Amino acid sequence: MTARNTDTKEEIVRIGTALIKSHGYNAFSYADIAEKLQVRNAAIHYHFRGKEDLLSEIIDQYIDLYNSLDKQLRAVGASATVTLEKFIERYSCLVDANSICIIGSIASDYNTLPVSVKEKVKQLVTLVLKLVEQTLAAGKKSGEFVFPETPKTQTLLLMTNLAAGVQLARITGKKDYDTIKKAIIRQLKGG
Amino acid sequence: MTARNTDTKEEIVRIGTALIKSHGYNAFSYADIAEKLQVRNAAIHYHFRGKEDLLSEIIDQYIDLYNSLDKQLRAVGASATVTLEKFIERYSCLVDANSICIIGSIASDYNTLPVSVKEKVKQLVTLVLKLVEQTLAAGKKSGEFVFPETPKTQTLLLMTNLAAGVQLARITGKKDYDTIKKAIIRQLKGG
DNA sequence: ATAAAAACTTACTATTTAGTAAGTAATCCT
DNA sequence: AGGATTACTTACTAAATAGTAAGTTTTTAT
Repeated sequence: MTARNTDTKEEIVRIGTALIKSHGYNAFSYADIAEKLQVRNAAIHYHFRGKEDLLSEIIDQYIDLYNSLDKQLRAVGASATVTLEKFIERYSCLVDANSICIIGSIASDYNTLPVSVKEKVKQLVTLVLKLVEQTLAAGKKSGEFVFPETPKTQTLLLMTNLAAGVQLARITGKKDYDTIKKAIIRQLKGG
Repeated sequence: MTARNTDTKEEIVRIGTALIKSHGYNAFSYADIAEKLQVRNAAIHYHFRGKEDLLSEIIDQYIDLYNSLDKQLRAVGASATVTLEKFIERYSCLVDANSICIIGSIASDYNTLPVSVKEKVKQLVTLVLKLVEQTLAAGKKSGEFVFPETPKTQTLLLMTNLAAGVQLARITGKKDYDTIKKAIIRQLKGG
C-alpha cells in the first residue's frame, strides 16, 4: 500500500500479452491481470480504459519490437541465415512456453474486434511478412537460401508453417513442431 | 410456441460450430445461440448441460464427419488428387465464409479447456493428419504426387499452410490464401 | 385414452465482467 | 511549503453469463 510501483503499466502489458498467447484474448478479464499484479481491478482501468485499449497497446509494442529488431539486425549486418534463425527461435520459445504466436491467437478472435484494432493487427502482420520477405530475398541473392518460389510466396509458406506449427504442437506435442522446423530449413537450403 | 422443433439439438450444434469458426470458442455464450434459434437460454442447457458438453459434441461430429468422408471416398475409389482437392476445397470455403478451421480456432483457447475435451481435440487432429498422410502416401505411390519429404512431414507442412492460410486470409485478404493454395499444389506436383 | 417421456418456458440465483465516481496517498514541481 | 499531478483504492452499478428448479405443452408408446 505504501510503495508505489512505477512500472505497473508495463507489467499490465506484459501479463496481458502472456495471457493472450496462452489463453486467448477473449478468455481473460481485467480481474485476471489484477490478481497476478496484486492490485485492484480499477488500477487496470486507470492505465487502459478498456480491454481493447490494452490490446491496441500490446500490438503497438509488437510493431515497435519488430521494427527495432529489424533495425538492430541491419545495424550489425546480420546475415539472412542468422536473421531467420533468430526469427524461428522466437517460435521455438513459444512452443516451450505452451503458448502460440500473438497473431495466430488474435486471428481466432479477429471478428470480435473493433475496426481500429483490426487495422492495427493488419499493420503488424504486414510488417512481419515484409521483414521475413526481405530476409528471404536477401538470402536468395547472397546464395544462402535456394528456393523455387518468389520470396513473397516462400514467406507465406514459411510463416504459415511456423504459426500453425506452434498451434499444432500445443495439441499433438513438440515433435511435430520440430519436424516442421527442420523441413522449413531444408526447403530454404535447396532440399 | 406451438410447433415443436425436433431438430433443435442439431441446430444448436450447427450454430455453435459456426460461432466457434467465426468468433472463437470463448467469444460466444448460450444467449447468442438462443437468440439465433429463437428459443430461451434454458433450452440450450436442456440439450447440453454446459458449453464444454456442446464443444465435446461438436468435436465428436467432426470426428464422425472425417471418418465418413474417408469411408465414402475409399468406397468410390477416389484418386489421391480428387481426395486432396475435396479436402483443400473445405478450407477455401472457410475463407469465403470469413471463418477459420475449427482446429485452429480451438488451438487458441486450448489451455482454457478441460482435459476431457483436450483429449478429444487431440483425437480429431490425429485423425485428420492420418487421413491426409494416407492420401499423400497413396498419391506418391501412384505417381500423382511428387515430393521430397516423407508423407508425414509433407502432411504437417500442407496442413499448417492451410490452417494458418485461412487465418492469415482473414487479416490480409483472400489473395494470400490463394497464393498459398497454388504453392501447395505446385509442391505436390513436383514443383 | 392415458401415462410417461421429451422438449421446452418461466422465473429465479449466483458469479463474473466491465466500468465509473469519489476519495486518498505519494511524488513532483515551483 | 503548497498545489497539482500521478497512481492508485474503495465502493459502487449495470449487464452478461452460467446455471438450476419447477412448471407446461407436445409427442410417443401402450
